[in-house]
Formats: sequence, structure tokens, C-alpha cells
Amino acid sequence: MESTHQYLSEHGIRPSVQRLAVMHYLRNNRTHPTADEIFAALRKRIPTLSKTTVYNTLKLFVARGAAIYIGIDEKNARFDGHVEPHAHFRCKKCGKIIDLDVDIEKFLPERFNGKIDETYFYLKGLCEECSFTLSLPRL
Amino acid sequence: MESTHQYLSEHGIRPSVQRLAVMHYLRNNRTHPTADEIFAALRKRIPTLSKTTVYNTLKLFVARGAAIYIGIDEKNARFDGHVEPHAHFRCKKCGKIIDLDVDIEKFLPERFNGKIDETYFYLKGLCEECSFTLSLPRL
DNA sequence: GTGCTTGCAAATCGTTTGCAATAGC
DNA sequence: GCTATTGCAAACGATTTGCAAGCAC
Repeated sequence: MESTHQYLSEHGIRPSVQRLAVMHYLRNNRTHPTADEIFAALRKRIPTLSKTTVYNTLKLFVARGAAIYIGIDEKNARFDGHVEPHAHFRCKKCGKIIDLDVDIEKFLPERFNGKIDETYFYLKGLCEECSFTLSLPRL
Repeated sequence: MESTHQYLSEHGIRPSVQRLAVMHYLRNNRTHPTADEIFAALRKRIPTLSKTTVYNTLKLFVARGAAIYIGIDEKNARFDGHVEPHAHFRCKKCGKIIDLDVDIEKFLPERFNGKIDETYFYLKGLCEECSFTLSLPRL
């Protein structure tokens, strides 16, 4: 994988210890974390890190197209450091969010006279593990 | 259009002045309003209405499948009283949210071993009016 | 009267803002 | 030294909660 330094640089984002840490976390943990989850995870290595900086940094990343905002969870904003178009699935039992390869391009409406430049495709239901668990007989 | 009374009844929701008003507003104003917008609009006719009731009511509608939650706007929850699957487009200039007929069924992922039971397709960009306005020469 | 519904006030909590301290060139 | 960045504390605002009063059958 491309270095985090280089990835930030390609998006016109000056590196800092905090920014590198947040982006590295996003790109190496495909869990679609909340700002708070990122904060909790990085605080161990960077004890001076503040939640404000995590929020500032995520906002900067999204503005520069280096990360995407995921609105699949009604409670919290979630973020993804992989910006190539793809769909997200959220399990209603375990809460896990999974990336799905869906060719979103080919489903854009044919007759629409505006200009579409962002697409979000969210799916909800039961993930494989949770549907399997539910199908087991009660002990 | 089907009566609001009947629509609520079909979803197992007991009618009340407040519930009828909220659902009638949702089904007759396809603006995908926020709880606050609904509250502000109905307060005129029902001066005793409280925002808590609007929230309670919307939550009940979503739980019973009589309305859907729309997470396209990062600031507020929005609601739609039309529950047949369709996509939503939000103009980044004027903020308007438009319904789009997109056959969501046809682009569900083929190989996915979980169970999908909710789909949300959100598009963002410039609506027809706003892209036209932007293309005009400055006066 | 019993259970459901409403609505007020207060609490909650994710996120933003103001601003002074700090770091990097 | 100057500008960008960080981080603390306070503010904000949408939504939720606790609970007492009101309504319906």
C-alpha cells in the first residue's frame, strides 16, 4: 500500500503527527470508525491528542477528498479512508459495517438534468455470521 | 390518494390528531422535512403540539414501516412518508431533496451471504435549476 | 379506571467554536 | 517571526428521557 505520507500529499494535505496517525488508522482499519473510536485508539500512542484535532482532521480529509463521510449509522458520523466508489452494508444485529463492491456508476438515473457528483449506497440487514447464528436451534 | 387514516391503520398505528397531522404533512409535502420543519408547519394549526410528540411520532412511523428515515443531510434527520424503494438526490447549492426513480433491486450485490432488507441510495450534486443558474454569465 | 398518548423541562451527547499555546519553516 | 496546527474549555443544537397530566375506550 501507498505510504500515508504520499497519500496525504496527493490530496494537498500537509502532514503532521496527528494527521498521519488519523489517516494511517483509517487506511489500515477498514472498520469505518467514528471520530471517537479513532480518538480512543490513537490516544494510547499519542497521549496529547485531542478530540477536537480528530474532528478537525477528519473534516479536512473529507473536504480534500482524502476520506469519505459515511452516514449509515444514525447515531454517529463514520469515516472511510478508501474513496473509490463502493457500497456499505451495516448489520443490524452486530453493528459491523462491511464494504461491498457495487458498480454504482451503471445505476445512475438516465434522465436527470442536474449534475451528480457524489453517490452513497447503504444497505442494512443481517451479516453472514449473524444470520447463521440466528438460524441455529436454541440450546 | 389513500386517506391518512387508512394509511396509518394499515401500518397498525392508532390515529390521534397529532399522528394524523404529521402523516398527512409527510404524505402531502414531498420535501423530506426535518422534525423541526414538521413541528413549525403544524404548530400553526395545532398550537399545543410539542416537538417531543413530533419526535415520538416519527420514531413510531419508522418503526412501523409507515415512513422512512433519510440520512442524506449530515445536520438533521429527514423523513419520507413514501416508503416504496427510491433514491434521493440532494442539491448541494439549494439544499432541495428530490425523489428519483431508480430500480434499486437490480443492483444489489450478487454474492453476499447475509440478508439485505433495507436499501438507501443517496446522490448529491447540483439540481437542474442550480446548474442552469451557475451556467449563466455574470451580470 | 387502565393503558396509551401527549408535552413540558431537563438531560444527553456528538460536534463545533473561540482562543491561547505550540510547532514548523 | 510568521503562519498553520493543536488542544482546552465552553457553547451549541438535535434528539432523548423522566415524568406528570390528559385522553380514549
